[in-house]
Amino acid sequence: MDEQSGGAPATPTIADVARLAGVSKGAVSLALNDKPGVSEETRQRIREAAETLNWRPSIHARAMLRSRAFAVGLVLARDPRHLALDPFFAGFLGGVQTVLADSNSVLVLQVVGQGEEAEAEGYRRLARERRIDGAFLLDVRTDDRRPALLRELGLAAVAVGPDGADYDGTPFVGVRDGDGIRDAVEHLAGLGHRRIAFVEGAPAYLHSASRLAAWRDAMRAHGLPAGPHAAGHFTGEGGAAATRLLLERRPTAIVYASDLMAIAGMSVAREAGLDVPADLSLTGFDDNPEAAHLHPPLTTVRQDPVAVGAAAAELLMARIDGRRVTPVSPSPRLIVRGSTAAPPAAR
Amino acid sequence: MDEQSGGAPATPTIADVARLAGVSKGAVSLALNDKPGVSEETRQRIREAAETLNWRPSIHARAMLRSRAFAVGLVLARDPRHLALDPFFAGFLGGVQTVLADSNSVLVLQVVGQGEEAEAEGYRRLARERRIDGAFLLDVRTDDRRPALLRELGLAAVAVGPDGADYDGTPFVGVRDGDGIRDAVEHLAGLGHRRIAFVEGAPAYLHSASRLAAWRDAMRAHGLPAGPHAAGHFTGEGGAAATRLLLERRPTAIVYASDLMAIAGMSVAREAGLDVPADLSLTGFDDNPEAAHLHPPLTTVRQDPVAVGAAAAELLMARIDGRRVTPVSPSPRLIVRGSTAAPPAAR
DNA sequence: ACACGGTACTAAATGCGTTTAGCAGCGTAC
DNA sequence: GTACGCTGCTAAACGCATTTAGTACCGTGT
Repeated sequence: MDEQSGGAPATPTIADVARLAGVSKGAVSLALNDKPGVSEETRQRIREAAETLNWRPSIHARAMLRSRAFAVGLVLARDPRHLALDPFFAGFLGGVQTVLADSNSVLVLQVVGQGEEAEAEGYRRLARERRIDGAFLLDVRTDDRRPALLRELGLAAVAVGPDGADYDGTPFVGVRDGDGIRDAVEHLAGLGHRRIAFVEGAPAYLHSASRLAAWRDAMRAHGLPAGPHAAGHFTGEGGAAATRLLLERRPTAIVYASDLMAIAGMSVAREAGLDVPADLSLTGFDDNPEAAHLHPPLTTVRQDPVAVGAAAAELLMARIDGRRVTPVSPSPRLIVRGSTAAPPAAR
Repeated sequence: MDEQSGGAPATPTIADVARLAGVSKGAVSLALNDKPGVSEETRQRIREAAETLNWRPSIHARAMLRSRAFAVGLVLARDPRHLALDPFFAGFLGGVQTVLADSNSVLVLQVVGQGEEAEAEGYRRLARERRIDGAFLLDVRTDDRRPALLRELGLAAVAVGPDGADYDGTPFVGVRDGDGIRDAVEHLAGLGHRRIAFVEGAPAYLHSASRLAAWRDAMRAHGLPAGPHAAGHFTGEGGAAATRLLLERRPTAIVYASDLMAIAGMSVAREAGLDVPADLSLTGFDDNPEAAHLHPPLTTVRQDPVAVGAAAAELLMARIDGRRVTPVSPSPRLIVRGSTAAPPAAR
């Protein structure tokens, strides 16, 4: 069997448009970019020709002279299975896209193995090949070397992470994780809980550290002693192990830094013979699609990842174009469901 | 405060390398692409110069002459929240990346609003701007118009979906979803179940239809009457509603086309006073990170999305380069956990 | 008649890596 | 000495959209 004939219709170039309209290439460029120097009559004729041929300028040719790639990058150094469980990421991408669509840029995504060096190499490659004009920084760590790297590579950058953290000079869109944790603690304290434990994520990440700090602050603000806490590393296993550890300290409530850990914790509690929420209240973070459909449904913190993505993209495009915009910090919202209730009456 | 001076270090071009090595641009190109016409001595000198300057050819310049973009595209017309819950997708991206890294191509990701037209426009834009050489097709629907569109756009394409389905001539990497469902039914039948219901996803998608068909076939193969089934649309709400509907028919087991639906179903069953697995066995599909940490942990089907992604990328790159490879169809695996058991003794 | 301005366009340069044609220099054959 | 081939390199063209410099043509003023 032979290849289907007809095959790829050669994509038209500006020369084809010029020929069809009976003008020079220069005139086409001027006409379609709304620049002066072409009569309205000719401009219209050129527009029609371009329309007929369905012509769009090749970004490669454009990129050559403007030294702009018309693309931005995102490098993810995550274990794919870890990436999977993050509804934030998906929403973020959606938000980014709404902004990119208007600015004629696209998103280049690179998933690399875990490890700082692999991640750095990902950005380096994109930069040296002139594939991107700027990049997003997600999952920022304490002492993250990427801000410096991107500066060195001459790339515009925008970090996404907790409000008020240190991004080494890189502009950032602040996510107010802390507010969500604070709301959760307030909610529990309001129900009468006093021994509220905390399961943090992976201490190396800023968004993990900031959630832990928020829990501490909120406890203090309510005059409660900061109870026990343990790291769950944002995984199911970690969340379960941390919960087993914390249950020995007899808390009446546990605040988790992620839904997955909370879900694992819920199972551990039930195995230990505890009823949720009668004996133990639990709160998660992220509002995974599963959260609302558990038994009992999980009280959790919902972020607005689409808004965060849009804000980050807005800021990044502004940096690239040399414009200035004031970044926003979307706030998360506590979704109260059935996994939280008043603590067992003091016995 | 002024901009930090020093600023962007101008990215070196091939001319810089040539100057440093004391040769012409042509010689550099020949040397670094391992083509004859340069002495080994000079070649080495050029290599060192390129290394020193940390030079990499600009893809834009390359793209101009080869009329290759050195990028492939993926357009997703999904609700961001729906995307979030799909561990398949994340693994897929990871697998794609392993292959792309070797072939000097990158992945351009576009998330568009739902709707066929938005999706088509996404591919059209990427193609006309010469941004991509090929594209992946995910979430293929019955009567999907994208294979025809991509052919018309002159793009190489690879579809990902159930083995043996009709992709309108587009080469595909077959995922053997059906095998997973069959294994689940066999597992349940082996435990003694006879009334096994099924919650399908969204009928418009091939991978949904194929899972439904697999359930029917497996039931027949075991001499069982195809029990009731209902659509859950791959959402939590849908899974819960479908479960309520099916429970009226008193099944002893329900097979779900996704974990999320199974999780929602488990809550519904428990609210109805049923014990899982004593009164009702449940199986999911996907092996979400949560699945292992539920109470009881969910018996489910685990795919190997990384292998699928790698296979799809391999096939796509081969199409682009005009090579031929024989595509593989990775098989899923049933993970037996605590949500399945023998049916309640025939009363 | 010629200078001056403005308009509407064209020709040509530009960016950057690859490729092809061309050329210098050397050795060999006759 | 010329013809021929080979090696090792250079110069130049190419692809494509944008931009700048340049030109033709018209009308106006003197």
